[in-house]
Amino acid sequence: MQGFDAAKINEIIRKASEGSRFYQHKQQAQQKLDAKIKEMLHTAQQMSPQLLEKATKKMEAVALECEAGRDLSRTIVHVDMDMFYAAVEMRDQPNLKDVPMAVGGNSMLSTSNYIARKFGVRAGMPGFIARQLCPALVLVPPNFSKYKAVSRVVEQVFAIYDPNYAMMSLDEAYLDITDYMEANADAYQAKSEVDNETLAEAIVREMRLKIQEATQLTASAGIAANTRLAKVCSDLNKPNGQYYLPSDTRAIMDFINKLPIRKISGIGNVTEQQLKALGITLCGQIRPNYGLLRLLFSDCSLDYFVRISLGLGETDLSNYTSGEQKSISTETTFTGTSCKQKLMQMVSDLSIELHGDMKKKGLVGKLVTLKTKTVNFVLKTRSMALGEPTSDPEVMGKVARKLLIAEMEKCPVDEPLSLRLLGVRMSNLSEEASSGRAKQTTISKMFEKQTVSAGRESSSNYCLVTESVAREVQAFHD
DNA sequence: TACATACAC
DNA sequence: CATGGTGTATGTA
Repeated sequence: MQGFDAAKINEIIRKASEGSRFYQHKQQAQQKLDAKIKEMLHTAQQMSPQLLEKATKKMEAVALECEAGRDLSRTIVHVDMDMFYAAVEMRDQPNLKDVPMAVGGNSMLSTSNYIARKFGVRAGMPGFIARQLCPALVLVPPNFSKYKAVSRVVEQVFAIYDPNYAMMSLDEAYLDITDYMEANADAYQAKSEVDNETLAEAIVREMRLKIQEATQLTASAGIAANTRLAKVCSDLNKPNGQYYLPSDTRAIMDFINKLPIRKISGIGNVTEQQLKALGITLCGQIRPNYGLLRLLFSDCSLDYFVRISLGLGETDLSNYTSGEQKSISTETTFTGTSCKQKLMQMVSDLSIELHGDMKKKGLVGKLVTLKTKTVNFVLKTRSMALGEPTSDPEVMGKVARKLLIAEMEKCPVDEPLSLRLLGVRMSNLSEEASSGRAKQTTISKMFEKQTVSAGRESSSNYCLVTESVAREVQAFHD
C-alpha cells in the first residue's frame, strides 16, 4: 500500500468532482472572486504616489500605537489533540491502527489518520471521493458523545495548569500558564535557576504526558506570547510535539516575517487570494504594503493586518470565555426536492428540534431566520423579527414556513424552488424566564397551538412530528 | 434591520 | 449516485 503524489491525488479529485453541481458552483464563486480581485488591482493602479505615501504614514502611526501596547508578559499555550476523532477510534479499535481510516460519512469526513493522509484523504473531503483515492479506506461513523467524554478528561488536565483555560472545540484549547510557572518554578528546577524557555517547555511537556496517560492520546502544543502565535506554533511539530517561540520582539519578528499569511487563523482562502494578488504571501510583506492595504480594505481589516504584521495577538483568555451565545440554529441537508409539502414538513421538524436545543440552554430569541440552499448550492437567508422573544416551536415554525412560502412564490411555476438544505436559526437571544410553572405553560401552549395551526396550514397533511432524536452537536473538523 | 460573505472547527 | 452543521464577525445598504 503506497501513497500517491500530489499530482495524482489532484487528478483523481478533479475527475470525481468536475461536472457536478457542487463543482460548477465553486467555479462560479471563483470567477466572481477573480473579478473582484481584478477590480481591486485596477483601483490599486490608479493610486497616486502621494496618496499612497499618506496612507502609509497613517498605517505606520497605527502600527506605532499597536507596538506600544505589545504585551510580552504572558506565556500562552495552544494545545491541539492529534487527529482527535480518528485517534480515539484507533485507540478503541486496535485493528484500525495499521489501516487507512477516517471518521465521517459518505458526504463528509471530519478527520483521517496518517496512513489515509498519504493517499490524500483529508478532513472536509466527501467520503465517496476519499474511497476513490483509497479503496481500502475504513470509514468510521462519528461517536460524538465519546469524543466529548474524552474531551472532558483532557479538560481536567488543562485545569491543573490554568483554571481559566479557554476551550475552543472538543480538541483544542488555549491556556495561560504564566501564573503556574511563577507558582511552581521551584518544582521544575533541579539545581540551578531555570530560564523561562526551559520552564515553559518542561511544564507543557509534562502536561502533554499527563494527557497521554489519562487518555492514551497524544497532543501537540505551541508556546508563545499570545494566542495568535501559540496557535501557529502548535502546528509546527505535529503530531505529538511542541514548539516554543521566545517572548522577545526580535524573535517574534523573525518568526512572523517569514510566515505564510495563510497560517494565520482568520486568513482563509479568499483573503489569501486577495493578498496574493497584491504580492503578499508572507506576513513580512504586509508592512511594506501598508499604504496599498489601507486604500483597499476596511478599517477593521487594517487593524487586523497591522497586528499580524507585528506578531501581536490576544493575551487575555477571558475574551474567549466571557461572551454569551448570540444565535442558535439547526439545519439539515437532504436529496434535492421541490415538493412543497416535504419542505414545509422539514421546516416544522427543524423548529421543533431547535426548540429542544433552546430549552436545554434556557434560551429564547426574537429573530427567526430561514436558511435555504438550492440544488445548485446557492445559499440564501431570510429573516423576520418577532414581537417578543420565544422558543415556542409553533411560533418559530410558523414564521419560518411563511418565509419559505415567500421564497417559493418568487419562483416561476415551470421552475419551482428546488432545495437541498433547510435551516432555522434564532438570534437576538435572551435568557428564558425560568420557573417550572412558566415552562409548563409553554409546553401546553405548544400543543394547543400546533393543533390549531396544523389544521390551518395550506399543506395541512403535514402532521405533528414525532420526537426527533437528540442530535449530536458537532464541530466537524479536527 | 436584513442579507451576504468569510472563517473556524 | 455523490460535497456537513454550528456559530461568530464583518461589510454593506
